[in-house]
Amino acid sequence: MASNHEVAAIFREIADLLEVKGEVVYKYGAYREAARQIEAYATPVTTLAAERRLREIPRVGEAIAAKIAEYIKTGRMEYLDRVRSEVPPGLVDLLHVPGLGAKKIQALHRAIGITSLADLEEALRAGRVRDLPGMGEKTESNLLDEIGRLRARVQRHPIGIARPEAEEVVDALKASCPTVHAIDIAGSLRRWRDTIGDIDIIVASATPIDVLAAFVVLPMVRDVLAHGDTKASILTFRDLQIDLRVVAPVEFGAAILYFTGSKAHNVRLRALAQRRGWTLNEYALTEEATGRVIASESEEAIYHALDLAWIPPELREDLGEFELAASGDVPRLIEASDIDGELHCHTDWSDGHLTLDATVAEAERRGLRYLAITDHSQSLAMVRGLTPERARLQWAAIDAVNRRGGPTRILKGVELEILPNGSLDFPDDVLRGFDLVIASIHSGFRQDRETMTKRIVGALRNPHVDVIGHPTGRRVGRRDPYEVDMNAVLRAAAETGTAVEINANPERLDMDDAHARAAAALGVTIPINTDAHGADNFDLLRYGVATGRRAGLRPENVLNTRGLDELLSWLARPTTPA
DNA sequence: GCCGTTTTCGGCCCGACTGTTTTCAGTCG
Ligand SMILES: Nc1nc2c(ncn2[C@H]2C[C@H](O)[C@@H](COP(=O)(O)OP(=O)(O)OP(=O)(O)O)O2)c(=O)[nH]1
Ligand SMILES: [Mg+2]
Ligand SMILES: [Mg+2]
Ligand SMILES: [Zn+2]
Repeated sequence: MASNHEVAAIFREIADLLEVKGEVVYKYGAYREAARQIEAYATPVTTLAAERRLREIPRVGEAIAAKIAEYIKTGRMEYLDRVRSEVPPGLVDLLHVPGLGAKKIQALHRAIGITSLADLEEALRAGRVRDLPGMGEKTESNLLDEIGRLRARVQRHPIGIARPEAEEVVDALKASCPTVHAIDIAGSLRRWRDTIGDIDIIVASATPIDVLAAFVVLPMVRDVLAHGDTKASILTFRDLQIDLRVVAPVEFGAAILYFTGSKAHNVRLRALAQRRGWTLNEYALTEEATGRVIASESEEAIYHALDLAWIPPELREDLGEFELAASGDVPRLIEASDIDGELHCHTDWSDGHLTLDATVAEAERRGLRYLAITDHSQSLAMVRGLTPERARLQWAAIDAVNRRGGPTRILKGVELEILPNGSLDFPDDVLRGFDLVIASIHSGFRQDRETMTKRIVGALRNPHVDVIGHPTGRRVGRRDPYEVDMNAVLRAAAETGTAVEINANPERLDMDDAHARAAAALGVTIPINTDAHGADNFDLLRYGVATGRRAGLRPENVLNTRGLDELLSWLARPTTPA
């Protein structure tokens, strides 16, 4: 069945082919933008097609809607086949070489018959590229360097890798350059996307040249890719690209707005300015006729001048935020300080690093009002999952802790295996003894979509199951989600009142932003869980909160924003067996 | 190819860096 993801991939391929073919940017840009909107659209294209509603997806017009309908009906898209046949298959790969765009690729193809990366490398080594107009020896050596780097380079980095590195760079630059007036992380990191193409940092300074000079000699710099008067790009030893942009302090608002993006968000914002006879760039919002600066020092002033509410960075993807900001309906998004307790963690009773007491101490130190201890269950034998007998021993230990009357109430929880055959790892009479049951999948990932969906839906229909843990099993940048119909899972969860977590570990972030948004729209309650296995892991909360913000979640959508009493009454809620 | 608070046709965001160029095209942010 044609998924939105699959259809989006086709239009991205068409966009690449058209770009290489020499089509105008507005045409291949239209396919690329349509692909992005289709991928993000909550309703499946199959549903939309059946109801002739495809064109309600932004950037999907008559032509693209017809192509989607054709693909759903026949499993083929004639236009894709045609453009594929018009472009040598290896040519599109050249788009991934930094420094190569449509014009140069066409020149290489027409003039010296290049049709692949291998062709290009050979021509570069033979010095046959320098003869082309607009290219010289420097172009050749740069391209050879880039091709070399291409092999080793990871395409996108998990946020859990990029965020700490970015924070180190910010500190290092502040320390090494006293004229840094303001500094912030921008780009996809400020928007908290789950993967990061590069690190973008914005600085305000009266002496940009000095800041850039200090930047390109920081200890983490392996290569300097570009170095001008207002910006520079470097490659770190850990293979991350960092772009630094420096502006005057008075321009900081316009600059961080620009550098935070997304590109699509910027383009829409600038088009809005344009329509009023203004122009927006990274320096200011300006009246075109007079050159009068309307706003530049803060993001808020620029949004307000355009009759928009300030938009949180996490929402700046041109996926509906402009409509909210224009009507004053930007939600009050969940914040880390709204979180009252933790509902998913492990101790050394299974695969956690801390004892129960040390885990409790950490929770108390962090001011949590409650903490659910959710060690693994017996079938996860590798990590000494709890048998019913050991669970009862742990309950006694927890009772003892609670009798001390500390500030953090400890709940008896479990992360319960959903076994490959769909049954649960404990019988109901054992489950009854827990305060909180998270049901998760850690085995049998390769089942087909229908089996997997039934397996999860079956688990959440058990009245003792309170939460579904990391429901898609994905590992950011490492493992795709298993096959599962999340729409069906979320509908069932909404029906039974079962919660579905956002696992905050940056290697998981599962649910992701899009699933969490769909869950909230259905009224599903969402805990944001660190799944801590050690003391530091409680810090991972910020990644989960950011994912919730990207999903547009308000505090009331999130289970662990509730106070202890409210949480306890939720746990005691009447549940309806299926 | 998409779209409409001037338009159903004519625009579609705006600027920095590099290399090759003698005035700027191409690429990228
Ligand atoms: N106005 C405008 N701004 C752009 C354009 N391309 C990029 N930007 C801005 C918005 C981006 O968020 C910001 C940083 O660019 P990046 O290429 O690093 O993109 P971003 O960080 O959003 O995503 P990434 O994870 O790095 O792929 O620069 C553009 O074509 N026009
Ligand atoms: Mg970036
Ligand atoms: Mg960048
Ligand atoms: Zn788990």
